Amino acid sequence: MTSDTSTEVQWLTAEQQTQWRSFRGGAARLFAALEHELERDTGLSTHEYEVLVRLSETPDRTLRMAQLADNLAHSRSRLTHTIRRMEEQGLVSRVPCVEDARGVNCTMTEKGWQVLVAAAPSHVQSVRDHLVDVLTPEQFAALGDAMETVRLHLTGGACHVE
Amino acid sequence: MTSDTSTEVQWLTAEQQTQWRSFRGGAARLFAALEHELERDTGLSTHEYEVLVRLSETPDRTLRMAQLADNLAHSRSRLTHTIRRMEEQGLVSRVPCVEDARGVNCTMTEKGWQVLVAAAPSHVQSVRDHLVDVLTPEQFAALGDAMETVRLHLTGGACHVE
DNA sequence: CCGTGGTTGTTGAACTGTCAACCAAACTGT
DNA sequence: ACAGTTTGGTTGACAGTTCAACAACCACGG
Repeated sequence: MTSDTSTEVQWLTAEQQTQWRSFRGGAARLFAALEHELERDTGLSTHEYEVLVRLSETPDRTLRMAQLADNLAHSRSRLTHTIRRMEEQGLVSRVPCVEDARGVNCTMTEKGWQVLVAAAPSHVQSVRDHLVDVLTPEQFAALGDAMETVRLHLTGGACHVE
Repeated sequence: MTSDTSTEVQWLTAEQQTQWRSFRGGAARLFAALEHELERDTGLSTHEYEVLVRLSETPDRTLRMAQLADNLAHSRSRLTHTIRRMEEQGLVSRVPCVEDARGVNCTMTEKGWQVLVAAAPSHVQSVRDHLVDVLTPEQFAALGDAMETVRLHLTGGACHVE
């Protein structure tokens, strides 16, 4: 779309549009490449990988479903489906929560841990190859800062990432 | 594979990890928000919107399926499905290509044009609200530059247009 | 010509994510 | 104590994506 001075819409400048497209296109291709390489090398999707990462960072490798969903910015139902599939693969297990009988605790199994440990080096290398090592440290830091600002703004600053 | 001084994995520093997570999390939430708002306000998915944008930028509002797929970084089959659905909605039409009997030209209909014109202001505003106006011009420019570098690296510098 | 190989685009099955409906348990106020 | 509301999580139907197989066509070298 080209800018149109006859409307009240505040269009993007040509420069902003180029930058926006670079961002969208670059991010889409980057995430697609990472997804593809992780799947190829380890059989995990990035979503499954992220689930394992989050669980691995808690003392008892356990999280409530809702916390996991919030952390990953996934819908509850999406997480339910994902966890069910991962449970079938033996990567995680679900146990009812004692303190809150509505709740469900999701725990990483030993197999899940081993799968994560085996997958991590390859994935980290992918992130390096396609993102971190392609940019200067300053560029990469700017990327992180900017997107953190975006995230805080989107979540009303109320999101704690743990 | 990069040449490494040892067989050990080169992990990300704590700082890099934070930045990477901010980037991934922020981008995921941003794209999800834009998708949701576009769908809510116009009934279009971002993929359909992008198809219409690309078509609108050619002189005759027409592109070959393969060019469209490359432009959007979508698989051929994905594009075929998307275009079939859009054709059912009357947004685009497909006609066999004269120069190359294998090919198919995808053209925007008048309805498609009107839908795009009606959708664009709302979408641009969303992009402003959640991204452009949240950052300084320098931050936003840095984002675009960095992701353009990433994109060029991923596509071997062989990707044109945009 | 013919055959081989590469390109273009489509198809259908399997998989993944979305959405709305739903149940059960926990809180809330009277 | 108890109806009404909120929260945690699941389910099933539906929509969109992926993947492999396929058909049709071009291009090029015998």
